[in-house]
Amino acid sequence: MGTIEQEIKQQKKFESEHEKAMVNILYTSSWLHNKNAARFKEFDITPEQYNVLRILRGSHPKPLMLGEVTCRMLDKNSNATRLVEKLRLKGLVKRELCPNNRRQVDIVITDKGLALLSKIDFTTEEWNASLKTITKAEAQELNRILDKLRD
Amino acid sequence: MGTIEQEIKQQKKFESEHEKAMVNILYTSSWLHNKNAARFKEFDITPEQYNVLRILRGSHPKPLMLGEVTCRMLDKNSNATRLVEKLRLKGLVKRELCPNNRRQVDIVITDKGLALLSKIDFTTEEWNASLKTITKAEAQELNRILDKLRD
DNA sequence: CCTTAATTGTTGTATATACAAATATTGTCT
DNA sequence: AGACAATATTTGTATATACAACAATTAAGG
Repeated sequence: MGTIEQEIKQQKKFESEHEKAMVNILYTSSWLHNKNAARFKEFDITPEQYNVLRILRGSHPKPLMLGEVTCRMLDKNSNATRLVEKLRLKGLVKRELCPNNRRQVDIVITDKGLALLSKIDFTTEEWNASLKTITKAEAQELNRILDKLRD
Repeated sequence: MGTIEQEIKQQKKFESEHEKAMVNILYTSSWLHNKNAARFKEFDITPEQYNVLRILRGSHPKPLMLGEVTCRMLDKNSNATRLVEKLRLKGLVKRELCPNNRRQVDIVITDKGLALLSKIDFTTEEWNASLKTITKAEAQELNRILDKLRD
């Protein structure tokens, strides 16, 4: 582990701090995603499926329609229909056709889904500890700069 | 655009700045990736293919074997064999079996590949301008914190 | 030499992303 | 009511990721 230049064995200097920051965000995101995938593997779900479950727990017991799940997802272009279907096959969510609007499909997390999230919650402490290489102040600064970047 | 909470319509507060930072990195990375994809679309390549071309230009005219391409890629788990094959079909790279080691495949960027990168370089100014919502000092701070996070 | 281990790359399968087209339903306007 | 637009979701296709199994070649040790 080290600077981003070392990680990707870059010979030349980056042209600017801004370009370096872009590469650094993409690289760090991939690194985080891989760590998350390893974390969820024993529970037989992917980071993306975990994200959907978290969204549904956030609104539980109120159901969310597919479109509402989509716009809360980290990756907006992803396809909620197919992710939800995978979760449904595992019994972690329910799909219900909405009676007042038959275009709409309501999605609810099941008890089994809630129980799985509870189990995962127990591993969160260890996970958080692994992010403690940066201080709380640095995390705040990181959040401020990332929000500003997307402005 | 706004804070990460607004973006993903999160009702509850994050449990910690660290957890929020993790979500923020993943979300911002997806945002950047989408912007990049749009930028490269007119040139008919994906961000991942662009990354491989950049790596090969970095070592040009010296060829790189597949393993060297892989370890320089932003996403290490990706599959360089198939990415390189797509680029080869477009005539942007060449594959050559290495005579002294027949396990090894040398990859070189072609003149056509170099020409494409040159064309894309012309759009880089506009691209960099779009990242200027943060200052150079903020970009440096961002790089420092991300490097520290992965330590 | 011959066997075994290490290196390098390819292929198969499941998952997810990106985008566009298709389908069904509801709302609106005249 | 009928035409047309808007909404909500599904489906198809191409791309990329994740991981494991496989094959070919080279290196190493007895």
